[in-house]
Amino acid sequence: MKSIKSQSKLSRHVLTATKNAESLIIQTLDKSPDVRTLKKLHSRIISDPNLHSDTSLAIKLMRAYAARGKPEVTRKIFDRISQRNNVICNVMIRSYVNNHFYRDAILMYKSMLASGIMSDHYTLPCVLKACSASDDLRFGLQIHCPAVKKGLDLTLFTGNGLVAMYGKCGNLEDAKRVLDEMPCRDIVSWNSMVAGYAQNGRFDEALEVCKEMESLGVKPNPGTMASLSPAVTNTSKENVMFMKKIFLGMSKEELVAWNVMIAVYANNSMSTEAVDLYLQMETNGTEPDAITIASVLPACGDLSAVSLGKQIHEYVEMRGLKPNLSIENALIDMYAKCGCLVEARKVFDEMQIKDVISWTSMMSAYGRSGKGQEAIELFSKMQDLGLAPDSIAFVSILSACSHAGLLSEGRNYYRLMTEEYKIVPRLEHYTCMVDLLGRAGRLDEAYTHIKQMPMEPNDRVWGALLSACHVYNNMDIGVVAADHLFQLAPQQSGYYVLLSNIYAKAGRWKDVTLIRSIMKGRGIKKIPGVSNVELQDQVHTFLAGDRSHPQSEEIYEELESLLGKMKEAGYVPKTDTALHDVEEEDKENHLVVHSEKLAIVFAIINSKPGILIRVTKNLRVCEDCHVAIKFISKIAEREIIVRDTNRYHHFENGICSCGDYW
DNA sequence: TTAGGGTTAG
Repeated sequence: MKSIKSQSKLSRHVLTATKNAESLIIQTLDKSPDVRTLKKLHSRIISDPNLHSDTSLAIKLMRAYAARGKPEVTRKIFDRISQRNNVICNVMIRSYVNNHFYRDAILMYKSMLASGIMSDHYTLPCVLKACSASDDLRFGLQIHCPAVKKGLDLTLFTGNGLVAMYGKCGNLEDAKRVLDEMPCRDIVSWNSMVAGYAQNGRFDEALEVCKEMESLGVKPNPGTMASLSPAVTNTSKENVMFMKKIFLGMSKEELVAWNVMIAVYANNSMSTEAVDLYLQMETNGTEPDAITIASVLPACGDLSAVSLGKQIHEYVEMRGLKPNLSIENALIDMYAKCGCLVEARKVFDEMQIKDVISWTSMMSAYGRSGKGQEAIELFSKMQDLGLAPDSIAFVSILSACSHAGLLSEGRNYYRLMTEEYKIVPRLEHYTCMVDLLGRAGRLDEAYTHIKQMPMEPNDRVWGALLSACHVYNNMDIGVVAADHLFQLAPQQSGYYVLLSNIYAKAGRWKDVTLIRSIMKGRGIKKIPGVSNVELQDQVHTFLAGDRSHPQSEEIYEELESLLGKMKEAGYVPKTDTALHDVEEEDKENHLVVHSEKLAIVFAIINSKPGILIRVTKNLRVCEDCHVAIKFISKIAEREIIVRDTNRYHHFENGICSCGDYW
């Protein structure tokens, strides 16, 4: 009797000890521990038979491993559980889905049914997610039937899953039918429908759904904005404004709302707005995350906002957001667009994992700076590593060759692409080839290349030909190219200016006047040249002939004195590129005040000797400015980087990185 | 009888 009593006392004691250990483990597991901690807990559980047989503990452990990206460990735990039920299977399926192992999720579901375990209202939403994520409409349809039989299609979560699955797979009518028949819906139901239309590029219908839900008193949330966003790239101003309206009506605590709105701006060439909103977000105290960063960096690059770009880079390091492919690729691109090749290369070299996009970004960084050889080296290294170049990688290497005048190399890459990699050339590749041949002076060949295109050439293709005609003073082909351009892009003033310059060089002033009257008749204005220069985090803007700057007088005085020194050193203004039909001296005056010259002189006055000057221009640098800046770089002893609409010129000690080839 | 759930942004 006595011994039985003490035995039960002992077992009670063991029981409470186990209970305590269990609750401690559960507490830790609920805090999403890292893999090391998880392994410790795991072995502790295995070593204790009482804990080991506890399925609810096993489930928590399974989820924790899956949350740390280890579904294979989750699976091992699952396999060791002998008494399986639907909950355990559901957790396993979910672990796969959360880690993008959709096929495994579906297989798991099948084997669950095969072993006689019933699916329930927890199983189906999850399997439906696996179907929609892997675009598996066939299996999705197979799930719909049993769902109907059990009446689950009318429940909230399964209904939402069905709407999302049909929407993602492009069966929008079925998605709408399910949504309409659902007896109770929530914001996720509506958002799923919105996402379906948006993912299939049907913005108007997505908007209709937004209006319908609003009329039923359901207010859009950040998820609605996120759902809409696939349809809001390169879209109309109205659509962007619609997004802005939703955004303004939303709580500013929501990170997703900020992220989507920034991305919408960035994806619609509204870089200034994207950057402004990012700064507002900072002021608002909302912490940016990896997605914010990946959206705002391209906008920084677009605006050549290096100092903001650098600040964001520092933030990335501080928050430990690296390694992250999207962010690192975006950093390379941002630095490249700002002309900071060294910084771009540093990010590139420090990457632990690089994909084709990383290599392509770095190659085009070199390409735009005229460093064709460096781009070629990277291309070979990428191939050596077994990474197959894709269509865009070829665009990048072809344009690098063209910017560096590497004609035969470019031809070889074109052959490699079409013959070995069997990549069908797209418009972009044709543009590159026409550009490559044209810059090398092979105008007839370039023209023949266009005539052989299997698709209709666009304005960029003809534009490449026209600018080559401009460089090589070829009026015959130039007129043909211009004819097409006036049809394809009648509002683009640049093409009229190019043709008119071709005429001007040939002294055909009557034709110049004719072009000008055509432009006038069509209401086309020449885009004024604008240059930006960054000084102490502030961007200063100059127009051609600008006298509005507070330091204007000083700038013009300095320019005058610089011009004297330049002429002494042998500078002769290249007046033949000026569009105007005026006397020589007047033409010279026109050229002197091109915006990039003003911006550079301003930077010289206001920065310490030796500081690098970075200018961004909205048009191509003209020949005269190019010569002049070479002289300035030597006389003022400054490195000057000028970014124009399609490349970089890095001037140093009287030489430009483009080797006068652009 | 307690475990487990849906949409979405680069």
